[in-house]
Amino acid sequence: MSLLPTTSIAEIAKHDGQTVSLSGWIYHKTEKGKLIFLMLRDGSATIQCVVFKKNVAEEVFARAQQLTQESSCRITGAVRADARAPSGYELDVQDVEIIGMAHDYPISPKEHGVEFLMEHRHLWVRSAKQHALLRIRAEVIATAQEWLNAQGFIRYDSPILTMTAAEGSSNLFGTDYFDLGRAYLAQTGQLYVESGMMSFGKVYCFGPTFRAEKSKTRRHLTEFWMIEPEVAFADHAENMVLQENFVSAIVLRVLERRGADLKTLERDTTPLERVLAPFPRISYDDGVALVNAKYAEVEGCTPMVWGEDFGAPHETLITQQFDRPVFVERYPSAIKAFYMQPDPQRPEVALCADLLASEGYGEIIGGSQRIHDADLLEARIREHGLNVDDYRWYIDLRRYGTVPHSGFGMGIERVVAWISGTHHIRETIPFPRQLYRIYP
RNA sequence: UCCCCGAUAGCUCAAUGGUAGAGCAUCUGACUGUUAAUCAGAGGGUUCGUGGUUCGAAUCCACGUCGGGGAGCCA
Repeated sequence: MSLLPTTSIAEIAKHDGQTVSLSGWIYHKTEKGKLIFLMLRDGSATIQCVVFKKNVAEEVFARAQQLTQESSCRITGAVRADARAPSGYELDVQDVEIIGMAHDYPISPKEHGVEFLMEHRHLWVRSAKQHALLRIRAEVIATAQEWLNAQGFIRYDSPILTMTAAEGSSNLFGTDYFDLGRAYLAQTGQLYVESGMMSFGKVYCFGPTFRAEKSKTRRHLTEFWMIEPEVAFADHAENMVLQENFVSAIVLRVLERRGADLKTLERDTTPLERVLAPFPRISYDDGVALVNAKYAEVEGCTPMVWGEDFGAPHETLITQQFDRPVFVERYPSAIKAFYMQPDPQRPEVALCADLLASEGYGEIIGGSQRIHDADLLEARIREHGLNVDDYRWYIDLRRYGTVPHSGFGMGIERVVAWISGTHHIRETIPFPRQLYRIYP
């Protein structure tokens, strides 16, 4: 006999009055003498199942008694609306079939510490909040791709094993690659996406990226997922318009479809409802001036001189001035990647922008117009102390029908953390990879 | 890499240099409306490791291990 359920618990209302079979896991059990309450979870939702001793066979009641937290089972009963049930519906149980018993499930409904939960991440994902969070992640990823596809973008995947450091400065994870020497895990797919842009016009890559930096904060992972669109003929200003439309579409979709999950997470959605394009823009220069005028208002914030990058407290101060995400544009070229197009009016700054999320979640997008002149690009590669031969193919893109173009990279986990109101980025991915954690 | 903090029962934590404790979880019993049920009872300890100070160390000191928070760097 099939173990497949008659219906998912999420659709239980459609079966009011009918007898159904549900398959899932016991989320919680309360025994009250001749009455047992089983909370059954099937991944779509949970439902209270009520077992009355006088209504079922003796062995059925005995099996219900035997069930423990997270044991898997198939429960058959009649669906009925009941105000006393947490979801409004409950199952009047007729039969219980045990599929797999769970003994001493480690995660109880009580509180646990971070270390313990991370050590049991493979089980923690069954908990209500983690479940809601990962559903939101899936919605963000699906929407991001659907939106870009609808705009005429082609998904164009970049390699994960690469020969060189794309942006030079960061530390990379390395591995031996047969007789060809060292290979490195990609820290961005951008350079490769630029080749696709010249082929398809509008492309994006989406996949994991790797940074071996010893960052140890709530905003960092060593392995994170990034979506990187790239558009031919688009300039810096048009790039920002694309970004704000993209981000507001994602937020809107999560509000529309994952309201229940946001509620589970106790997320205040009013700041999210304000995330509508256009987003404010502030220049790097004005950002520095703002910091120097108001640094005393933020704890740990210090004055800065032109040419330095913003620290976490500086970003917080800037985002506090606005009610939605804010672009900080035209940073000094010296602190940005080699491939960014200089501002023709002010060559010391780059045509780039970081998008800072509100409520202190920090940078969620980094983007720029790219250098489209082969000679300038080659000069920049040399200035950064990089090996020109490694970038021959990348420079080639500018030798054969070059066009101005722009693109950006959006960090999925930071976006999910921001939208869901999650303090630490480690909960926004099933298995976070961190400086001091690779298990499980 | 730097600064700060922590490690005691399965979990979350208490114990002011003087007999190792509680709540939850587990097990046993009672209960026909529980929502983290309640009530009664039971079992459960290399106090992270090594060394030191002391009549006596979970407690003080040194080193180590593991972890947490933050900085820098970034998405």
